[in-house]
Amino acid sequence: MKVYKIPEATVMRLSIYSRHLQHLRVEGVETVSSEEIANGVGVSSAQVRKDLAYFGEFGTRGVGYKVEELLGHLMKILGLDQKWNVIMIGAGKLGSALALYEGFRERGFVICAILDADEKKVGEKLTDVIIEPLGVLDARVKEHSINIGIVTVPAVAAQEVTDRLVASGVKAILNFSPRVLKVPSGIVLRNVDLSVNLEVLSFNLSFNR
Amino acid sequence: MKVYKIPEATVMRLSIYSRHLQHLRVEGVETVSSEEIANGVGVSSAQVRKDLAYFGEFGTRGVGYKVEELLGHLMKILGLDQKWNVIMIGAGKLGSALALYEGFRERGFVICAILDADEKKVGEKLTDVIIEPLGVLDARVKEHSINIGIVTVPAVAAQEVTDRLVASGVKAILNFSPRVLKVPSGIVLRNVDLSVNLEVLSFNLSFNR
DNA sequence: GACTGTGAAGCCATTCACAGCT
DNA sequence: AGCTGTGAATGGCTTCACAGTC
Repeated sequence: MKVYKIPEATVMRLSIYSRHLQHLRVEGVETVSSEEIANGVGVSSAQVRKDLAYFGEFGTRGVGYKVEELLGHLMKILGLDQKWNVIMIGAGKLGSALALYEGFRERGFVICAILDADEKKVGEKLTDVIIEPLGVLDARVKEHSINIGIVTVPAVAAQEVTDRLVASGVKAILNFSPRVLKVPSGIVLRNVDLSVNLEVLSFNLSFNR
Repeated sequence: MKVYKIPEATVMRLSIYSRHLQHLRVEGVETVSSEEIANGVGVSSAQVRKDLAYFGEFGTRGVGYKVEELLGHLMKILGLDQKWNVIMIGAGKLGSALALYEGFRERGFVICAILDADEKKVGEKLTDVIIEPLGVLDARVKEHSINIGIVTVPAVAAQEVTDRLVASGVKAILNFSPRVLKVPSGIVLRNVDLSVNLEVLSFNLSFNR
């Protein structure tokens, strides 16, 4: 199977499969079928096999997949066989929380610089990182070879901050601000819009009932 | 156009359109075309018109849409013409931050109870809400007519907490824990997986370069 | 017998393109 | 002339179903 374009939905599921496999490994499971993975994460077994097929043949017919081995492949595919240095811009409520959140580090993402435009915040400490002013952006990106930026500034500042991240050489941006951002092609951008998610819920509760 | 099943992607975009319209309103814009909305939020104009068409005819041919009016329709559709009381389970790093985050309240979601299993956290205050033990779940849900729950507990506790939310009568759940949850049909569930989003970035940075 | 890997079919969302209004 | 609303065409993801392998 030769494919050059991988559906984004597939990538997201691979991430979920990989975490489920970690869970299975902790429980001492050594071999798993696509059906079992599927049940564990709430998709169809055909979906699991199709997703994996984009990247190779990892299983054994009649048997299934070796948990340890498949997990290794997935971590490699997702780029999690290395650590990623991350810079965060915006140390407000959301930014501070995300900086303190252990989930990122557990998967190899190390927040090694946190910047904020607010002078009152500069100097404060989150985990072991001191909040610094925006001026040091270029320096920190170079110093830590940072590829990934997380934007948690208010909507009005989001585009400007993004432009500065791109200018400093950051290649991928995770945007938590409720604003649609423009980035040059070649820069990877993802938006996590917390309100949108709640609103999908309220829509479903309101509509058709 | 008679449709009973609305694509989830459409609902998410409606939420984004509505925020863009709020933005336009603040800027004093009175009329807007599908093309202008499209440029503002990064989709095609056909997409905008198709999304709106699921719910009615809101524009004027040759002219466009009245910002104020369309915004009103969208807020109604999304269920944002009312306030929603929300209960949050888990007052760890992420939970506390989300509770403090103003973005939810701005869109009408009021976190009016925060519970945590950890006795050490009980009694602490986040905004004006005091963290309480899990035992008061049923009481709070009834008391505030809560329909929506936010789960920010560690993965191991997520399913149990979800079951309790469902049992207490909550109809929609926003899950921030990195675990796939099972809920009875009829319960609306959405997952916001923060790590998955970062991993889509690392995948894109690693794969094919 | 069990389970993977995969072409084909089915389904759903997006884009096209134009008729219909203003 | 300009822009919406929408059936038809397209494209892409998911499911089906089964050949291939252990």
